[in-house]
Amino acid sequence: MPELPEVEVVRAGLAPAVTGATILGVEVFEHRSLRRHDPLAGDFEALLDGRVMQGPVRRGKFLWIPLEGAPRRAIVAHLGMSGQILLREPGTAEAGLLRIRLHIAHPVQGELWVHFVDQRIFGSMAVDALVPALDGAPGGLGTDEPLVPTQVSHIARDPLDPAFDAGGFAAALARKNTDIKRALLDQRLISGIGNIYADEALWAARIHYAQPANSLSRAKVRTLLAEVRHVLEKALAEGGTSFDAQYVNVNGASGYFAHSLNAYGRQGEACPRCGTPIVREQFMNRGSHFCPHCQRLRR
DNA sequence: GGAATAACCTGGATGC
DNA sequence: TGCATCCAGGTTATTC
Repeated sequence: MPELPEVEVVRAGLAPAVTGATILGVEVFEHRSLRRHDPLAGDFEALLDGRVMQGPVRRGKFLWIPLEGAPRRAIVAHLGMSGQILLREPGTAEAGLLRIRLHIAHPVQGELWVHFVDQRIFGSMAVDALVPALDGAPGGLGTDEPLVPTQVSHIARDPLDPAFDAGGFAAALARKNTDIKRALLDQRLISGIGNIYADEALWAARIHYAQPANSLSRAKVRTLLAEVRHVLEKALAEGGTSFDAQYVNVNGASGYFAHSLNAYGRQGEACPRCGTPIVREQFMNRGSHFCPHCQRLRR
């Protein structure tokens, strides 16, 4: 499932191919993939035709490509659970479930197809207006402009963003009367973390997923944040987590971080720290993996 | 206003 | 073999 490291791999892979490229044409094969596009802003294809793209930007799991010229707009993409953005030579047949195709021309790379492939249609693309970031800092990784798409403006900065407010995050947790994992998955508090990395960071910090967020000490919050950053950076260095064909980079290659997981997907296997079997429980309509010995619920 | 839950969505795995 | 059911989970709308 694409979380921050997987989306960052895609952003970095797209950058050299789309920055400065002109959009020659757009084909939409599945209109449900435009669920986040506001038709009142204009027709998706017409808004993109002939426009020149700038370098792609990422905040959390959201990716956007600013367009040159006025009014300031961007192509916004979210990969959902199964979305992929692939670079293809024109004429290449797409084996997956192709939803949207951009035909682009880059001054150096030449003509390319940018494919948005999405099996479950939880992901989407849209053209959205760029608005000032509330804190005045660059909108995300990949830009110096303090601008974000409208639909990303409510999303918190991710923990790898230099402008991430660690103090503000700790203060928000102290006010949260909810489970810590629910808080970690709340993209309005901290972005980029999904089910996999939430389980991994909680395991590393020795915190039970259902521990009330406002019961954590400041020191424990610092530890948790450090582990969140560590697991995200490690996953990024290994190219992201791939369990199957649902996550690949822009060239279609898988990442290797699945081999480094300590808790997620390892129910029944020995905890790498103490040997106690990892347990999987239902939480928020998804699986939570934890070590019942290392991660005890403290009331 | 904050927190919890349901709904969206489809291919693969499983059970009968 | 074929059909029905369950499962995965990010985001948002709805409900409490």
